[in-house]
Amino acid sequence: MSDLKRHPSQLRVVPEPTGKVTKADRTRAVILNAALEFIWSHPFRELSVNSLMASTGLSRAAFYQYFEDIHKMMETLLHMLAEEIFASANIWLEGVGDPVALLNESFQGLTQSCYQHGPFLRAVADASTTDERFEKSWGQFLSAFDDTGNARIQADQAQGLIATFDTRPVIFALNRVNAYTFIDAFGQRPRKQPKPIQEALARIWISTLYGAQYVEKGASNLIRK
Amino acid sequence: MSDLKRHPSQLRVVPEPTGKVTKADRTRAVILNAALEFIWSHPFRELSVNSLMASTGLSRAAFYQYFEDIHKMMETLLHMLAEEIFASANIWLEGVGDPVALLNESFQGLTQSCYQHGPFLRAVADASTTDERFEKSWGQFLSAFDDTGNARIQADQAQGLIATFDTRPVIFALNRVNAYTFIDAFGQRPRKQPKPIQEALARIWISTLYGAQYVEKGASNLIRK
DNA sequence: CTAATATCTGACACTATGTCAGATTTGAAA
DNA sequence: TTTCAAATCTGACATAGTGTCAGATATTAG
Repeated sequence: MSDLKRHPSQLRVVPEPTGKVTKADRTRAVILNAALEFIWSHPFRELSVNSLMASTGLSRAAFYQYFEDIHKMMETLLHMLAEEIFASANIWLEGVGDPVALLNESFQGLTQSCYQHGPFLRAVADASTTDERFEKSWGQFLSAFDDTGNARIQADQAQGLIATFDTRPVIFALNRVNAYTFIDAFGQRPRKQPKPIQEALARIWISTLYGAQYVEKGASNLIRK
Repeated sequence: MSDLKRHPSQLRVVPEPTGKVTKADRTRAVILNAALEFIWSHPFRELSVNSLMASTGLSRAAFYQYFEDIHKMMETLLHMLAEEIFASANIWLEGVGDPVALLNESFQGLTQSCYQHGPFLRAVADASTTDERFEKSWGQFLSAFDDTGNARIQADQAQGLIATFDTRPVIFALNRVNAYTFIDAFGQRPRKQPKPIQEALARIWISTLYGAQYVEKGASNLIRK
C-alpha cells in the first residue's frame, strides 16, 4: 500500500486532506482507486464486486459498507469527472468575447480531459445502461450541457452571431456528437489521436453555429499556452 | 398464438415464406418476436433468458436450442435492422445527383426507420456494452458507415463540392452524431418528435460538408412523396 | 399407425449479488 | 500503556441468473 504507483488515468481518490482521516476514509479511497485501476484496463462489464474487492485484499462484504452497489460507486466517480469536464465546457458556455475562440479553447480542454480519462469515460457511459438510477444520473449529466448550451446559442442568436433556427434539437445533437465521439475514440486503447478528433468536432460545431468561414485549422494556436 | 396482435415496433419475424416450415422455424420466430415485444416496453437490462422464455410459455432451456446466448440472439435482430438502415443511408452514400438533396432524402428515411424502431435500436446499443463479441458486431455496423461515408466525402471533395480537410475524423464524428442522437431521442418512450431531430441532423451535416447556405428548412418537401 | 427424428424439459453445477450476526480492529480517554 | 466502546470487517446464507445434459415428449415421413 505504501508505494502505490501513480494511476495511469491520472484520476486518484485521496481522503479529504482537511480534518481527521479515519480508517473508513482510507478504505473508501482504496476501493475507489482499485476501481479506477481496474477500469483502465478492463471493460466495465468485467467489473464485479468480486473482482474489485479481490484486488484490494478486503472481503467482498466490506464493499457494502461504503457503497450500496457498483452503480452507486460509479456515481461517485462520475461526479469527479463531471467537475473537470464542466470546467472546460464553461469556457464557451459562460465566457465573454469572440465565441469561436472560446469554442476552440473549450474543445482544447475538453479533448484533453476526455483523452486523459477515455477508458473511464467509457466505463461511465457503459454503466449507464445497466442500472436505472445511474442511467438517470448520466442523462442529467448530458442534459446539463443541453440546457446551458441552449442558453448560449440563443444568446448568440440574439446578437446576430448565429442564424435563427430551432436551437433545442441542434444543441442536443451537437452535445451527443461530442460525448459519443470522445467515448468511441478514446474509450478503448489504443486510443485515437486527440488532435484530429478535436479539430473534427470544432469544425462541426463552428460550421453549424457560426459558419464554415470561421473554421481555422490553426485556431488552437491562438489560445494562450 | 393464432391471434397475435401486430407488434408495435412493426418489426416482426416470420418463418421463411419459401420452403417447408418446421416446428423449429416457428419456435425460433416465437422467441424472436417475444424479444422484440419485450424490448418495446422494457430496457435491455431487464431482458433475461428467464423473463423472455416465461413470456413464450416454453421452458428456459428451449432458448438454448436456438441461440448460444442473449447476445447471439440480439445479433440476429441487429442484422434485420441494419438492412433497413443501410437502404436509407445508401441513398446519399451511393446516389448520383445533387448531394444535398440526396442527403436530405437519406435523412428522411433514416429518421423514419430509427423513430419507428427506436426502443429496439437503443436495446441493440445497450447490448453492445455487455458482451465482447456483440460489441464487435455493433462496432462493425457503425464503422461500415465510416468507410462508405469517407469514400463519399472524398469523392465530393475531388469534385470540389466539399472543402479539403482530414475526412476520417469528420465522418467518424458525423456518424456518431446520427447514431447516438437517434438512440437518445427515440430510444425511450415518449420519443421526441422526429421532424426537428431530422432537421437538426441535416443542418449539422450540410453545414459541415457543403456549407450553411444549402441548409433549407423546406428541403424535405422537394423529395418525391 | 409407427418408429425415427426433432424438439422440449427438469434438474444440476456454477457465478454473482446483497445481508447480517458476530468477530476483529481502532483509537481516544484514563 | 491500557482499556473498551465504537468502528470496521468477515464468513455464511438466501436469492437469482446462466449454460448443459440426459432423458421425456412431440412431430412427421413412410
